[in-house]
Amino acid sequence: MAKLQKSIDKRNALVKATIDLVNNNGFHATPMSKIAKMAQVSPATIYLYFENKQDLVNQTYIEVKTEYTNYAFSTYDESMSVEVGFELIWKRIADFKLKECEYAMFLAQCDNTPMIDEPIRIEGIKHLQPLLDLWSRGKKEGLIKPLSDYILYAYAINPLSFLMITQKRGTFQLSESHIEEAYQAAWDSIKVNK
Amino acid sequence: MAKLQKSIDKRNALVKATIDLVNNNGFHATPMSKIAKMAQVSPATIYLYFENKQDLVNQTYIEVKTEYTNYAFSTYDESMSVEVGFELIWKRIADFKLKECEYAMFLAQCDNTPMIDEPIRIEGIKHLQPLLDLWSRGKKEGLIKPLSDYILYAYAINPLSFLMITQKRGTFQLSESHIEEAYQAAWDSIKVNK
DNA sequence: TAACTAAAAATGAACGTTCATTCTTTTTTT
DNA sequence: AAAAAAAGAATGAACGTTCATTTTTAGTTA
Repeated sequence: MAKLQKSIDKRNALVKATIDLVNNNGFHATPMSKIAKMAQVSPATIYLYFENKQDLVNQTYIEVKTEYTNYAFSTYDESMSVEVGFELIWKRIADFKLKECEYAMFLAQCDNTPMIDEPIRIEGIKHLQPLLDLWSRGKKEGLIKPLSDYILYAYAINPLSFLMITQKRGTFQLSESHIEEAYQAAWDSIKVNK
Repeated sequence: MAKLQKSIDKRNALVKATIDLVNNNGFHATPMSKIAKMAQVSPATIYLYFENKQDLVNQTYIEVKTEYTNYAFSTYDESMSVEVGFELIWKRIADFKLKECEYAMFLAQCDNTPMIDEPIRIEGIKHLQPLLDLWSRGKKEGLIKPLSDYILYAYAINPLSFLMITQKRGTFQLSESHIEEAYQAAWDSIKVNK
């Protein structure tokens, strides 16, 4: 009697191939056959790890989103001041989006198309809670404008996605000093003007 | 001898159907047959107006992008002050993204995936020139931070895309006062702090 | 340790379907 | 009546998925 022990490496290779191909060709031009080939696996093998193509991209999305938020919050704890905490989280996110831009691009594509099942996308949003809590604290302390979380996110975090994409497309080279400028713009947009 | 006079209505119906279906199902789940059905046209007829599917989405993209920028700049002229001009353009863009959100969603999807041919996407960017000129003027006058256009765009304009999408998904209801707050955040992020 | 075995894992080929596109014919226009 | 526009049916290729089979794995026996 053998044990259930499908290779985690193979699963990872499939997820990685999915990200790579979807990034470069889009979901519509990423057939299962190509994913299998890139992962060095038979097409049939994919179905041992995933129910179908939709399940494959759903799981890939959740996995990447989790990696993203884990990275964002791994050096933060709630005892930090609002300013310090925000700068720390913001810079971790910037770091992730620029260094792991394959992951970030994949998320951007998922978040701007109907390729992910809606319940899965909504689940992915929950991971941001620590940031929302930080903002709530900042508003109470009169440091952060009393705006909806969506607006705060739109100005403080989302611009990084745009910059990452232009960077990836080669249109624009982001340097360290640009990161500092971007951070300043982010903070200026949400901080209370004294 | 007949005149070449393909119906502009039919072409428009095809473009509209493309936007609608791509918005709701994604490019990967938008077959020509469905586009034809929604436009009340035979699949073969599409090929009288467009070379192929790629050409159809390319042309749709350019058309929507043109409509977008025309709307954005239609009330602006270069004799305006930087502050007034920026507020005017910004609010026109906000208007467009929220009122014509079918168009705006389609653009967001195109700009975040490889579904549009790269040369076509690049052509679409040129339409923003008046805004870049305004910023250049603002920088010279010391009103706008001396940042790269990409960073300015990321903070001043792009957040509207994020807000439009959350609004469209029903996650968040944007009111008039939110628009005013968002405008303030946009301006705060790019204006020089005195 | 070496041979055996049964279940799990993996495969390549095959299936039925769907797709983009084209072909042939009909309808409309002038 | 002639040419353009439009149509429906047809085509071949490509797709997601499944099937029948082989290979690998790991526990058991000798």
